[in-house]
Amino acid sequence: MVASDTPQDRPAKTDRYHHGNLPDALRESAAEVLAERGVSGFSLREVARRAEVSHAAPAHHFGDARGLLTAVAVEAFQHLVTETEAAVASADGAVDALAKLGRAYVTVSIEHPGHCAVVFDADAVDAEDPAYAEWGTRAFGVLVGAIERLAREENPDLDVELAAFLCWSMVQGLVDIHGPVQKMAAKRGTTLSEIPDLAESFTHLLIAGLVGHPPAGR
Amino acid sequence: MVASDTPQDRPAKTDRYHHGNLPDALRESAAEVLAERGVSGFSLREVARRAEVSHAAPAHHFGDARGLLTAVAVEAFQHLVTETEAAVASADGAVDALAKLGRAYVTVSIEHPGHCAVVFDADAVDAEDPAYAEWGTRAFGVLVGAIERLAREENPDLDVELAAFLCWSMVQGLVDIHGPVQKMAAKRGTTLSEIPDLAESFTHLLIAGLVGHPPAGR
DNA sequence: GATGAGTTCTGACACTGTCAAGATCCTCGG
DNA sequence: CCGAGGATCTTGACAGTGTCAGAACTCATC
Repeated sequence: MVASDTPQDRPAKTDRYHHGNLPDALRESAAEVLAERGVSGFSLREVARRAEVSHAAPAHHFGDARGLLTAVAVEAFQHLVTETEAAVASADGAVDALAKLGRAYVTVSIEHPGHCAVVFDADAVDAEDPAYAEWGTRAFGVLVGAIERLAREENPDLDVELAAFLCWSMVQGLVDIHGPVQKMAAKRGTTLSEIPDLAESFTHLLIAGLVGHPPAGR
Repeated sequence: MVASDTPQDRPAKTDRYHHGNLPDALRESAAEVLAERGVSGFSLREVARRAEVSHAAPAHHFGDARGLLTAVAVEAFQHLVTETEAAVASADGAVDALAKLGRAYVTVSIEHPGHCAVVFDADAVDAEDPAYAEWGTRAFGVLVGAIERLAREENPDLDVELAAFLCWSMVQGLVDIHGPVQKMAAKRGTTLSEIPDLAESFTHLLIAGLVGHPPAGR
């Protein structure tokens, strides 16, 4: 309603037949709806309403609901790439880079809940979409790069792909389950830290294992 | 269609007004639908259809769709508790217990895709539901027990709750993202192992970090 | 200025979740 | 035996949804 762009910006957006930039507006509204109502409360028509456009308009740009959600997921990957690259670049050494990367990942997830609610939702998103695959691989690449650096600096025997997958699982799992688990921990009488701090703790704990020592016990 | 219970079992289930055990039948059908169509393709009416019952029947037992999905999630936790407890009991030492636990967790997730698709889906399930909290905490408890054992045997300084949370994040993240990540790895020219094997590899890598050594390099 | 491609709208359809009201069945006290 | 009451299930209705076909509008280009 009191939408993102002020009516003055573009001359009377509402009485122009052409929207100007519908795809972007739809992606934005979609992320908004997802953040407020979750994927199960998502509605194409609600998105169209917020973009002040008819209910069938989105179809022309995104095909169907799946298409729009996939576009949102792609945007999420893009944010992820931007932020994690910046985190890695600002880091001091491989270990610090991974810690900062983990923190950046969960921070993006928290700050863009609408986008990230949908990234790995297999049945809401079309994983075959080229842009999805492209940007997903790119995001994965940033992580792989950071792990390669760790391997170079600390442990050349490290299985890089495996370690990268492990890291990603860890942080994604963290943002997925932290809500319920916080409650379970509370029920058991303990409280846990903030998510970004947890991500960093997790990373450091994990790195000790990744860096390894003479393939010790077992 | 060729449903679970043969028509002979109970005398002509279909022409009896009372179903006999509708709640169970609904939970079962719901898990079926979830496994086939995912949470976004889930439909209360489809569930009712498979249980050969009118579209409003589920409401009487579960309130609304959220209620039924929550019941399915509770069942998932129950499976999880059963299987992980068995895994831990059959293990030889704390390290082996954790490895088996991780493997059991992902195995349950794979073998009950309908149930587990919904366990941590915050906006499809009512996390305040007492049974959900109860059984979730119980499942968490099994994991905490295994970590406590590790702490006792290997590293008394371990932060147990934190480590348990980390483990759970890791395996849950693994089952969540393995589909897309497999594709990304393939796009990069590598292939990854089967999920249960991955879970065990992950666990062993992690344990090295948990067990720790003099907080080594940096 | 007409043509045609690119956008957006209107209207319709089948499907969904939820609610209210009614029908059916079982139990249990008389 | 039976009939009242509660549990269970059905029917019917409502607003909301995604998708599709076809029409309406806009704009650039010839």
